[in-house]
Parts: sequence; C-alpha cells; structure tokens
Amino acid sequence: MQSTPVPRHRNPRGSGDQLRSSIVDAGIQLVDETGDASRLSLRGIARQAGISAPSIYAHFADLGEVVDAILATSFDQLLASVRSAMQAETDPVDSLLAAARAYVTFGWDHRARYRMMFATTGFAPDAVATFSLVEAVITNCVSAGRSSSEDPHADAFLVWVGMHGMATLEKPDRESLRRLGPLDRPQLLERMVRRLAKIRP
Amino acid sequence: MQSTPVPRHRNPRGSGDQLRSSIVDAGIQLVDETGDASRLSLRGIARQAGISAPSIYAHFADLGEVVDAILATSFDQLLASVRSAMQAETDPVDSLLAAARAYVTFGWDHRARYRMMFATTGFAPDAVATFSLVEAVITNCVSAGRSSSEDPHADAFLVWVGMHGMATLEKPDRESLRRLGPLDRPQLLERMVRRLAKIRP
DNA sequence: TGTACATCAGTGAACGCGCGTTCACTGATGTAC
DNA sequence: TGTACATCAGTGAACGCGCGTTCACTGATGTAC
Repeated sequence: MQSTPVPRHRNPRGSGDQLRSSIVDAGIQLVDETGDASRLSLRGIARQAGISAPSIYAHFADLGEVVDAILATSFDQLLASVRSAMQAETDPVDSLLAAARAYVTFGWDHRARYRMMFATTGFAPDAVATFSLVEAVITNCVSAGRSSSEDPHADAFLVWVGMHGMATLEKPDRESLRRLGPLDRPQLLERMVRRLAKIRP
Repeated sequence: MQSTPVPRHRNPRGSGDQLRSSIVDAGIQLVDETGDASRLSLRGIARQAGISAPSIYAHFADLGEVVDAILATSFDQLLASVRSAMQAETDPVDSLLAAARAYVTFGWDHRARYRMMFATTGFAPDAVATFSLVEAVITNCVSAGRSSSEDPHADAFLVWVGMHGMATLEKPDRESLRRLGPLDRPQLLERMVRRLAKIRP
C-alpha cells in the first residue's frame, strides 16, 4: 500500500549516452584537426558537437572530465590498434615489429592527441597496458630463441621509450632535412626495435 | 652649414636590453615553475617580471615573439649543457654517455619547457645542433674502434630519438610502479645508448 | 653655469573577446489514471 | 480512449574573469645652446 506515489524512476533513456559520446568525439576531432590540444575549450567542443555549451554539464562535471574521457578513448584506440596489428602476425619478431609500427603510426597520425595523452600522465595505467603487450611479445621472442634479451622487462621498457621517442618526433623541416639527409623512418624504427629488443640477426 | 638641426640620434641606452632579457627570464621561470607552457600569457609574464603588460611591446611585437625568444634561450641552454658534459670526458664512449645524461637530465629537470621546445618545432635547426654533437661523438667512437656502427649518421639519429623518448617520459605513478617494478633509469639510459650506438661490449 | 627640451623606458585605464559556469526556461515524450 | 503531468534533453541569456592590445600619459635623463 503506497499512499504517496513512489517516484519510480522511469528511464526513457533517449539520447543520453549518445550525446555523451558525441561530445567526446567532437573533442577528439577538434584536437586532431587543430593540432593543438591546449586550445581545447568547453565552448569549442559544444560548437563542434552542434549543441549549446551548458548541455555538456548534463554529462560531465567540467572540462577536465571531458578531457579525461577523451584520453580514455584515445588510449583504447591506441591499444586496440597495437593489439590488432600484433595479432595479424604469427611470427613473434614480426609481431613485435608490427606493434612498433602501429604504435608509432598512431603518434604520427594524431600528433597533438598523442602528445596530450602523455603530457600530464606520462606513465598512467592506460599507457602501461601497451607496455605490457610489448613485454609479452618480447618474452615470446626470447622463448622462440629469436631474442637474446636477458631482461625482457627492462628491454621492453627500452623499446617502449624508443617507440615513444619516434612517435613524438616530427618530420624534419626543409632546412633540417638538408643537414640531416633523408632518413627512412620506418626502416630506422625497425632497426631501433631490433637492437633494443636484442633480436638475433 | 646646417640650418635645420639635424636630428642626431642620441642613444642614452639605458636598461633596454636588460628588460628584454628579464622578460625572457620571467617566461622561462613561469614555464618551469607552473609546469604548464600552455598557460603562458603576456600578462602573466609581465606580472612575473614586475612590469606592466604594455612594457613588453617595447621589446617584442607580440606573445609569439616572446615565446620564440624563450625557445631560443632554452635551446642554447640545452646545447651548452650537453656540450660541456661531453667536454668533461676524454674517452669517446664516456663522452657519448655524458652527453646522453646531460640531455635527458635537462628534460627531466625542465619537463614543461623541454616539451614546449619540441611541441611545435620537432626538428628545428636548434634541435639539429644537439643532434650534430651526438653524431660527432659517435663518429669518434667508431674511429677509436669502440663502436661497430656502420652508419653513424643514422645511428646518431636513433640515439637522439632514444634520448628524446627518455627525456619526455615521466616518473611512473605508484600504481604503475607496482606493475612495472623499479626501473633504474640512468642505468637503462646507458644501456639504451650503448645498444643504439653499437658500442662494443 | 643654467635652462629648455628631445628622448625614451615604462605606466594606467580602457576596449572587445572568448572563456567556464549559473540560471530559469522550453518543449517533447511517455506514463498514470 | 483522453487528459494531466512527471521526466528529461537541451537552450538562451547573463555573470565575472583573464586575456591581448591600444592609447594617451608621466617622469627621469642627458644633451644643446
């Protein structure tokens, strides 16, 4: 017997979650297109998403939370990309090299976003997930007799640092190119990974 | 015979250049202390320097020029630090390792500033100057029979990428440390450089 | 030597702008009775 | 079936703030005569 009508919460959940992810997508698009994560603003994201600025508050407490969601999604994308590249190869060395290529390609294709991911949180749990993939595949290489690493954990860290350096670097400008000469970066990446992971020649 | 007084420009140059470098110093201090280069503002720099905002316009056209001056000074500092560390060693391998330590230490000690230096200009001429030092010392190692590198130019690039990766990475947080275990970074840096520069064991 | 003045480093007030955030609201939708 | 109403996604106006930049100015200093 309920005299006072119990407020059963009806959840005619309409576009609730839809808008949330639209906001995150808009933020990602903005960072990727402007190439400048530092100019991210709540109003700018709302504009990009085609909504009014206050609408964001229904889904996020403030700009910081939107940024956190953008980072989480970006780490998911990076991890998924590396993972699927690795799984496409059966040979452990090929798998390691594919991981490195996928990782670095993400950095090159989404420069501002990649930098943003590591700007504040250098070594967050999300980043460690990728590191773990690298560690596992190097261990595989050792088991298969393809690597002479005596410390796969530390060497995975080195590979990760190297990939990170590659991912962060930009194309040389014309003047630098003149002084540096052509550098075949995919080939250099492979060379770097082979040395750091102690892959046997 | 000069009827109209020729305006000979008297140059009682007072603190002109002094203020200019005070402004740059204030900007550097601000980046280093706040750890956030994206919040650099003309008014903030003026506040830090103890002058009014419009005073900056006597020395710089706009905020962009101040930032350029900050970057130029910072590259000078990085280069000087690496150079003097190298010159303190006579053995070429020791010199290479000292260069790497000095480089990475700069990145760790001035995180936000280091990132700022490579945020927009990844591979600017100023950055290439440091690269050239590394290339020269690796060439020395090869000459001395201490490195088996067959391509010192490309290998110097790899070392540079590796140093850059190390310099950019942050300390792991507690949770990451638990999963990563302790990683002796100075020792890992040395290991990385030795492998990339093909230093003989 | 004294005095008028050009030079120049630096200031304070003001502007328009985009920002984050708040507030009261609107209008569609689905349920209760 | 019709009608009242609770729910809820989203809006428009407004606020105070720090920003970059401009403008007319101030006051010290060193030189011309």
